[in-house]
Amino acid sequence: MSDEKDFLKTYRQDDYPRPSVTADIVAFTIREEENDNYRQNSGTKLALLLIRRGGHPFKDCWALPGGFLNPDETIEQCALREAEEETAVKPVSLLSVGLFSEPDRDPRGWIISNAFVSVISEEQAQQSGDDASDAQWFDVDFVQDAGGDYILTLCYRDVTLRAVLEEEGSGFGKTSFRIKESGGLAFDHARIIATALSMLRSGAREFEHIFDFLPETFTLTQLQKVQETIMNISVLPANFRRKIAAYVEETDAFTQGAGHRPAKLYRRKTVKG
Amino acid sequence: MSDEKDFLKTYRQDDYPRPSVTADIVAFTIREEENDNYRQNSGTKLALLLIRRGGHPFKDCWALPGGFLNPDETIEQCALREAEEETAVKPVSLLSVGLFSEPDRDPRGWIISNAFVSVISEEQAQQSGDDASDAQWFDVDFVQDAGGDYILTLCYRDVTLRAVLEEEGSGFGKTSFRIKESGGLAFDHARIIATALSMLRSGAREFEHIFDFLPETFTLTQLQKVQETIMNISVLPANFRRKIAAYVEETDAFTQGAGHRPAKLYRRKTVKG
DNA sequence: CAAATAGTGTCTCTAAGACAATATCAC
DNA sequence: GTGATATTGTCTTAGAGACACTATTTG
Repeated sequence: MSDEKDFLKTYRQDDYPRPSVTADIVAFTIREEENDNYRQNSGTKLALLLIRRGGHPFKDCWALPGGFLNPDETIEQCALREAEEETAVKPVSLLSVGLFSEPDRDPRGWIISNAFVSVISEEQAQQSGDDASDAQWFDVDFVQDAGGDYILTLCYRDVTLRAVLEEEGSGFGKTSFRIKESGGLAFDHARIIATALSMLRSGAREFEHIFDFLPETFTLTQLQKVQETIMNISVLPANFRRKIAAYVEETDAFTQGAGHRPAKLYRRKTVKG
Repeated sequence: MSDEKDFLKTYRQDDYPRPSVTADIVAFTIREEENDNYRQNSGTKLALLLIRRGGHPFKDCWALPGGFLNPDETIEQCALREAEEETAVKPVSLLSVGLFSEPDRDPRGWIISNAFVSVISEEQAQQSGDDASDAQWFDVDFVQDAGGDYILTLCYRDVTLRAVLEEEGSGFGKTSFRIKESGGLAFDHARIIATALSMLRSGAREFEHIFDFLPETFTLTQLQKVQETIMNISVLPANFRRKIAAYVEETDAFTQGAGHRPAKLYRRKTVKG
């Protein structure tokens, strides 16, 4: 086997051109809307974390958090590290969206990026994105217009980013998009966000990831609103409860202090039957 | 904007360590088994293309085809190029499995790889993997044993590779695995193949990718066998026909010369209702 | 006719969607 | 009681699975 040792000693990795590799984080959370009637439950919105770029390129544009892959970590560990750095919280889940590798996607040079969907629970999300910071949660709206194009609208205070995308292909529950207008988002991030949303939605249909948006215990109405918010649909409570029953188990606790009938708290059932 | 130009001029990509990036191809096809009764239809088997490594590392081991990403192409283009080089045919479909990035996955150094599932139709597959070549189609068997481990068995002539894997997690229709025994496969390719199989199976349930294994026109029995072979299940013809009806359309042609009733040939319906 | 596959009809059971009805809290 | 949400019951319909039956070819 000294053959192999010899080979490895003389092998020069620098013979091949190499790109820089980054992990970008598409961090989602669910937020409650403001509400003047304290007895009425609030609506919920899907929100996405963006960071205002302080330096070139795309200075002052909004971009996904992310960072470079180190030689001693996997891309998943890199994503986790970056997610924790940027949001100051440990994401509940981290799921790969795919590798984005257009040679000219980054004006700094050959930089390819693997994107990850990260789900942050509402309680944790409040710790990040304060007013002073350049990291902010944007309300998300993603719909198909009459012409078949997809419109991604991201909104924070008086800032509105509106990107237009075209479906490019789909498979394995993932839809790919081509950017028609990036709407002020940096790099190809509009495309990454759209793809991430398509995967989040397709997973939510079978109750994947929806638990990650909520704390340990939750009411079934909360859980239903998470699914409805992500998928932009509405379902009847009776039917949702039947379908979700196999995935949750009761606790002894109830909600308190709402101006109406208390709801039983549930917990995710670990083994699904 | 000369600000930005200045920045880009002084930006040095070499400040960050960079990995080599490759695309690996998990190329599947469907093959007919030999059969002595010419009137009886043959069974079908799922097969996977492997290449015997001529050089170090993992000399003489079997590995997935693949190659390095060039600076002027996307990872998808790289995968397509490599797939065409290795199989001598244009794959019908090419779907990303994910990025495999364990720092020590390749003894040559820091080399990460994005894997792709590539589906080759039977007619095209016959052009590659001849006896003289180091590229060969292996019969695939992938089952869960009593202990919950997954056994991947790859078989070509007298060569049998048997890998043992453990489920590591799942999401977005993709299951991840950890290698317990690599069974003679090079690098972490056992893990890549297992993940690719899990995605292929989960997609085949809703008739994704099953058309890619067949020529332009096909009988419904052929199509059914493709799904059964991929998913390792069996379904009743009547039920399969009902479900697939929305995805196919009739042609005027029939099969000929079989020792039994001819079957109508169908074609994939482009727009699904 | 026999062997073999192609293709259809229909019964049952389950699950999804719609909708109505009842329960329970804060005020 | 009123307003609001929580929770359950059940009717209807669509689809999956099982099974029996008919049709068509070659030898």
